[in-house]
Amino acid sequence: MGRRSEHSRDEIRKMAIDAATRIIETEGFQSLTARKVASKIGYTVGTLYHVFRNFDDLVINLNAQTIDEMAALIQREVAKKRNPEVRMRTMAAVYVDYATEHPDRWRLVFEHQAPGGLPTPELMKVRRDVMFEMVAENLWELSPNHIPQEVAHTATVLWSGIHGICILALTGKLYLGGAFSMVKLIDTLIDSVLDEFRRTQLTD
Amino acid sequence: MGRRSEHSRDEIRKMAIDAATRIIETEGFQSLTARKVASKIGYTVGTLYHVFRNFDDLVINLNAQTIDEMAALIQREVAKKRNPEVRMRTMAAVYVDYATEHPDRWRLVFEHQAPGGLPTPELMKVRRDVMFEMVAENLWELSPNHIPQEVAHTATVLWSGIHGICILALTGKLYLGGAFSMVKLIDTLIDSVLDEFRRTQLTD
DNA sequence: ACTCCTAATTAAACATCGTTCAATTACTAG
DNA sequence: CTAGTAATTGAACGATGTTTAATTAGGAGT
Repeated sequence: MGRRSEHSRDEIRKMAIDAATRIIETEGFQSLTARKVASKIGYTVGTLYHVFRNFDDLVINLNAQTIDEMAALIQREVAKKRNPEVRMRTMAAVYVDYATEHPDRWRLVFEHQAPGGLPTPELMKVRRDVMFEMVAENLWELSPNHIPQEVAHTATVLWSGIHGICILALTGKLYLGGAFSMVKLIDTLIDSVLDEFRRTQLTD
Repeated sequence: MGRRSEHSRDEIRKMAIDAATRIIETEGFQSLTARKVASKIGYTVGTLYHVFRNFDDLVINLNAQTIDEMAALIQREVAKKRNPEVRMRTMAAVYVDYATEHPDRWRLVFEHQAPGGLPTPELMKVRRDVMFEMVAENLWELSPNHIPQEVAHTATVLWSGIHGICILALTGKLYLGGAFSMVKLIDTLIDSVLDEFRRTQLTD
């Protein structure tokens, strides 16, 4: 066959990303396959490679969409709150909820790496920094006395810690000595880091 | 050929695991292959499958060896210290060092999962819990007034947080707004969690 | 309306992957 | 010395990502 022109390049890209998303949600990201994606949108592998450079190119754009989706959810809930501390706790809560409801898609964001040590596309860098910047803004509002570097530092500690708890919990690698709820663990982390942040002022 | 009997089953297993380790350290875990492992030890794929049930079986035993190696390093350094807080900071430091020096092997421990939702072998569970228990023991010594559940809870928060910082830093997914050192980030995390731990006593 | 030219789409091929299995071989017990 | 057992191999299978030559449909020019 030749040019059907039923769908534009961008339409096919979007269809493929959506189909891939559905596959991951249904069967896990281990069984995401180029041919499977292609057949789900009524095309052949060749067409996929006509629209994406790589299979990794597909995954990267899929991950970008995942982050956008989660960031939108977070911002929608955060907009309802006034208090910066409440905002940060809301961010963490939505983050945990999203990771719990879409574990495979969420893991793929963090576990995928372009092969051959290719540089991470700007596409991804920007989206990752969004999360950290949201935390930093609220930390800033919580205590304007701190120097910017220290705010960024604390934001990194806080968000990385939340991420660590999430990933260990979702992959079943958490310590099982006591049955812990993710929410309680993250509450303790936030309490600890925020208290320390309030106590520490203008150090080095 | 038939039975050469130059090496026993267990010898071949050990040779394969060591060869796989070298491949990961050299070329990354993305390019770890059954045939490559086999040829490095002078055998064929068939022999590998005669000694391991799966390729995942090989990876699982490889991961177990990685954890053992790191745990031994940690315990060696921790044994030199007396103060429980110093001990925990030492644990974190060795953990970070190890993860930094063997990034691919360390990532494989956390990113690998047996396919088909097979239950995690006891082999792995035990080894994962070792880390949490070491932290818990020192927390306990630091403040014997806490109830065991709270000690375990805090240990989980602390160790998961350290893990989160490690994994984001090593995969290059950390916030780049400021050039942070892993050591400083983890210091802040430990300060925060330990202070909160000392302040909180016998709650719920 | 007819013809070209371009671009989309396909099917087939390739190398490599994990995995299996019959055949072959070397060792050991009797 | 023979028979049996177990280790080792090589070839095969299906599935993977990727490439490419061949087809085919659509739009532009006359």
